Amino acid sequence: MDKSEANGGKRSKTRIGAANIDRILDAALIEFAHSGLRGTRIEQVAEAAGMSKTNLLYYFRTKDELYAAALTRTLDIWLEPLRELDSAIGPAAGLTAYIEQKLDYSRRFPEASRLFAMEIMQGAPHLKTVLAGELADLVERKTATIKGWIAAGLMAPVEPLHLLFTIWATTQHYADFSEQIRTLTGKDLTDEAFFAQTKAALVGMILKGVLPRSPG
Amino acid sequence: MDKSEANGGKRSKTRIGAANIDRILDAALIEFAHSGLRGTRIEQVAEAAGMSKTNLLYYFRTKDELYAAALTRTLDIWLEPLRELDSAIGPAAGLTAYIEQKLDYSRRFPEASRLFAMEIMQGAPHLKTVLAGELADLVERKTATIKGWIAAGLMAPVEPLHLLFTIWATTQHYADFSEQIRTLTGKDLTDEAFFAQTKAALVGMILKGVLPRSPG
Amino acid sequence: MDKSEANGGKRSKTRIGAANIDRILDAALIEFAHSGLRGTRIEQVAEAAGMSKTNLLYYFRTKDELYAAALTRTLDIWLEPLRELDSAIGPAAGLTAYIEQKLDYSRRFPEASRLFAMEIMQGAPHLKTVLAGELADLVERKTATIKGWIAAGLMAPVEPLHLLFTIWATTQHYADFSEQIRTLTGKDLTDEAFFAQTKAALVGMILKGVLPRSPG
Amino acid sequence: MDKSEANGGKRSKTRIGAANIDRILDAALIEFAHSGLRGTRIEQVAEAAGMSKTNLLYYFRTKDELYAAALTRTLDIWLEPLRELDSAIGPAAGLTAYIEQKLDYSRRFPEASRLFAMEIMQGAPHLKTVLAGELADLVERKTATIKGWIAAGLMAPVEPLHLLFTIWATTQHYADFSEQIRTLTGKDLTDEAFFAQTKAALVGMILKGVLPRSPG
DNA sequence: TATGAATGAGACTTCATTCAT
DNA sequence: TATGAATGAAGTCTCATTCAT
Repeated sequence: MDKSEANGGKRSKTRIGAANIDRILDAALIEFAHSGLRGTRIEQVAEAAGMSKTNLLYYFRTKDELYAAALTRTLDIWLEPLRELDSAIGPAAGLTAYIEQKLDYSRRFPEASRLFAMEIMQGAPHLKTVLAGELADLVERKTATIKGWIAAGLMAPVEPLHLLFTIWATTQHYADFSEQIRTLTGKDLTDEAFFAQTKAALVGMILKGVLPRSPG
Repeated sequence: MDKSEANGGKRSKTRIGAANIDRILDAALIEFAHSGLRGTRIEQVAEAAGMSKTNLLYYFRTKDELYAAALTRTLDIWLEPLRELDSAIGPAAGLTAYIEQKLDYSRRFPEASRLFAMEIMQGAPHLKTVLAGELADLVERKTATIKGWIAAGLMAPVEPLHLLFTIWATTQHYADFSEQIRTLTGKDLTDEAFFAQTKAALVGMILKGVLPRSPG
Repeated sequence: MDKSEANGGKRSKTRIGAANIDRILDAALIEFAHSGLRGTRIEQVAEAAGMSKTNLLYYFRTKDELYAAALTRTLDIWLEPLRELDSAIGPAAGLTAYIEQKLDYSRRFPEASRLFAMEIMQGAPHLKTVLAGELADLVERKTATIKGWIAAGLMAPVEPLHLLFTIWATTQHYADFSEQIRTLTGKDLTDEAFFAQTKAALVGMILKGVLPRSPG
Repeated sequence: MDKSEANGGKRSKTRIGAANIDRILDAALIEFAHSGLRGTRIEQVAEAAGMSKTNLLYYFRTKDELYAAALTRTLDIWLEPLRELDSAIGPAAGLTAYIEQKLDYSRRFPEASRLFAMEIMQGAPHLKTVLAGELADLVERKTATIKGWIAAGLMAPVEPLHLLFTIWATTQHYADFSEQIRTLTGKDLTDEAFFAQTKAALVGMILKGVLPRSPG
């Protein structure tokens, strides 16, 4: 997932153009994630990208176009881990790896996580079709994987979708609600020890639950 | 958590004033949750509350004041379930009740959940002090409860904060990401059966995990 | 010049009404003098008068009506000293008395002076007819007096109007520009010594000039 | 005192920008002087400057910024004559020249005089620091000059500050109260004869007074 | 006489976007 | 590619005034 890929057909014939587009999208992600579509001013993005507003508009003709481009990148980041969920290695290793990777993404791309979250919370106006298409397809394949594991007796008969939702919710929470988490723990995922502790805690809870194993 | 209480010193000397303030705050919650602070127009709230923009501004002098009032209400809703987490009944019943009640709140007040989430994701500019004060205090008391259960051998030695985060994340997810959930399942928490199923799934996963109990 | 007289036919049948009207006009004078017609809010006057905006509007139906009333009072104050300029006592005593009384009015009614000044500076939209009528008549009579003195060889042949303008300008200056004067001298007319000093200085300059008498 | 200088760091990188700023400030001076800060609409200034309101706001982001810029120019105009008061030529010629130049400024920049007056009368909120700094310094130097003349027996022992106030008051009066003056005389300083007559009258009164020279 | 509620006409300001160079 | 200039539509907020009690 190299971020300099997704230049969706933009004006980038020259090297400098491509570089500018990357700088813009980096800035846009941060600003949109922080203030939302309406709350972000184009000038603010331009400033963060180190260029004039007018020049930014040379690359992205409208605010919506810019937002859409930033969002597309975000979605790529969001989908990546799920794609790698592999049926071959079984639920214990497979889910552990998935949780760990999702959490790693929350650490590395917290703004992407937040931008995605805000978009969904506002009714996903720009993402509806992708959710119903690409995401739904992918999810269907992965739930089949999980169902296979259940059928093989490798895990408890949980509803696969709820499992996915739980993994998404918990791992993303550490990016999306980092402010709250920082207030209560004094740490966030950028802290190595806290990251490791969180990883262990989530894997433990989701795989084994919080109640004692031995009866009582 | 009766919503008609929080008239924090507003112009509500008469009955009609208090009623208007309630209508305004109801509308404000919905609109702000949907479009954010910047994205919501005052007129939009006024219309939803069935009054003129100017009349709304008679009660709340600025948009920020209105937003702050709506947010305060939201926070009350958010904190309520946690306050009821009771040490006496033990982890199995206690956590089950807490999860169920949080989920019930997600069903009944999805907009409040979303508004709270958006505020936190933007860095909690209006809520920071409350988070560090009231919330931190409450959380400290409740983590003590959980630690007590662990010390008594009633539950596995999980880090209490991560447990709370997990419960918050999962239950709120069904409100905050309802659009995505609706796209993938065709349902949301307003569907009785789906609500029951979700409740069971979350309680099951968090209490017992997803791996089979008997080493299988 | 008792200020409780000029209630120009206002609703003041009761004692309390008359008292309110006085309080309002006192406040209006101060506020209008400080911020001008447009710059003054009705509520500001009401507050200064210790009543609600709506109640003030019971006495003066519009802002303009209130302004006109305050201005009329002001004009009375302004004209008073000139009326007393007396031909019988000759220029030395007469002009001295006039200057002293004008300066005394600047000390006692600085807001009235300022309100009058602002109104004139903006083109006297509310005062034009009075200026051209009442004031012009009065001025004509007084310039005749001065001309008489000149004809009698009692004073130098100065243009009477310029003399009046000079007296008005200098005496009013100490009220209107009191801020500047306070900055440069640390004092204003409320300081007894400064008042006396100013009086002597003005009388001296206007009557005798600043150059040495004996052919220097 | 060339008015096209004071572009205090504004957006004026191009020639067109500088020209626009000048046109705006010219218009602003007139409008503010006539209607005050609150009473003047931005659109009104824009119209007078021959551009759209939004374009004006491109150069001056707020009304206050525009007002401050106009006021600064005004102050420059106001201070100019005083700077030229010269000790070398003695009181008769020096004061005559000063009075004449002040009066000339009243004729050429009546709006600047009025704007300055209104600002002072409202308590000089935007000018306080400049008055206490630049103006106070300048005044101190000039009063020293006058004191020197008095010590040399070249003029009567008047308090220099009162002399300055008298000159300011009288000369500015013909600009600030021109409406009243026009009502009473039918003329103003734009009338050549009236200007000359006024000049002579003021110089005469201030230098020699109104009482007869011979045996007083 | 007094006040809370309601309104409409403004006025300021922001901001995405277009134009011209 | 880049930027200064210009604009129009929108949105917030103010304030005199009216209504109802």
